[in-house]
Amino acid sequence: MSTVTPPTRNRGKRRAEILEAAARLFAARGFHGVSIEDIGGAVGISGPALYRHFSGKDALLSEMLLDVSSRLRESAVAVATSSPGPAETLDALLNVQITFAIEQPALITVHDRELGNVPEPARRQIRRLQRLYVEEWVTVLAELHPACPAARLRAATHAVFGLLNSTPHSAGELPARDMRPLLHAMARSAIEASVNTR
Amino acid sequence: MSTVTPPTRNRGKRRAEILEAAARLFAARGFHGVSIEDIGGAVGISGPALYRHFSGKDALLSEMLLDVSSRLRESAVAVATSSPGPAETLDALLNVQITFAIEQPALITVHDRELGNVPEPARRQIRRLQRLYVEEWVTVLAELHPACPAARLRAATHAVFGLLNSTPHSAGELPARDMRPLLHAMARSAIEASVNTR
DNA sequence: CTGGGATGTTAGTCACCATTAACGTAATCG
DNA sequence: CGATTACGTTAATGGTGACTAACATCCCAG
Repeated sequence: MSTVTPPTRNRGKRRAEILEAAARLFAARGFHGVSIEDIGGAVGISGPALYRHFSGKDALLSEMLLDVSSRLRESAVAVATSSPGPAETLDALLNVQITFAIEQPALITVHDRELGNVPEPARRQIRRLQRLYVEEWVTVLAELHPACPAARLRAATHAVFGLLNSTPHSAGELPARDMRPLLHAMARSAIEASVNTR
Repeated sequence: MSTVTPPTRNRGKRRAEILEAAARLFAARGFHGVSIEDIGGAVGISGPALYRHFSGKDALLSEMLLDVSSRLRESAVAVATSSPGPAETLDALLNVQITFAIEQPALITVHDRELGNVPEPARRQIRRLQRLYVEEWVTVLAELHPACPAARLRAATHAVFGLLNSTPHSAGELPARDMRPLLHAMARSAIEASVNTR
């Protein structure tokens, strides 16, 4: 009818491939430390061919971060609305973040390092999504611990993100099979402590 | 006799001033996102004047990271040799890292992001110091929990660093007076969980 | 067929940037 | 007093890198 099969599917494939390679490179050397040539080379095309898929280097980064933020936020909302209670929601949120951190270390790394290099139209939107994601956590924590001030819960949430996102640093120390429960236990315990200490 | 007052003191002052400004800029925009002009401008001199104090941009970064790694490592050693027992050592190590994270967020940020941009002579040395610092933690944890495999302790240590170094992200959420005990409690609890979970 | 869109390629172009050169100015020291 | 030293300044210079132009292919639709 309207959209034919090969154009639609191929376009998407290539774009995804580029985004993935770029994420790996950005995580390793930083946005400005990677050239268009580098990214093209990583997917077997060379240099300016990227402009057939993205309007520029900035747009590539914007789309990357926008995509990550949306996916995290959507997962959080899905989990929050489908869980029977706050305790289960927190558990599910932990699993979402842990899965993401273990399976997409490069994206997680870029996500919390490179916001400063995103140009202004997109930056605001990414910030908004990140804020909504944090608030999803804070809301659940507030349900579980109504006496704890929100600012404290927010700080604790950021600390837990730092803990979970440490995976890229300890890559190779432990297999994912062991890393996953370890992170879960540490994060859960850290959260408990954050609301219990007077 | 040998070193005169103004030269020694002034040289040091300017260098320190430059290092601090550069750390702030590197943390915000990444090593390659900051120009020599930017750094000079931030301390009131302009551009190539930097070469009176550092042999180049790379050397500036090298010195910055070398300095941070040494200071952390030295503090850890000092604390480990002067504490009565492993429990007190762990406590003191936590305080060292928390103080650093709260008082020097830019340095901490650069320290764990920009190692990849340090040229080879210095890189090895920085890595060495970082490794020694981690081992200081692992040694203490191993004394407290001899049954726990070292790989697990290492992974837990990295996770705790991630937790403590989250300060730059939650800047402003909470005053340092509250942040400090919060981080301490969360980290301590996370460590407990890391060795208790089977 | 055939014309056009999707996708690449290779040669500019233009800006930016690290680094060096050439050149002042104060203050210190002998 | 000189003269060296510490510190800056403003012009090159040379390289790199993002982006554009001009020019193929391939493949499908009409």
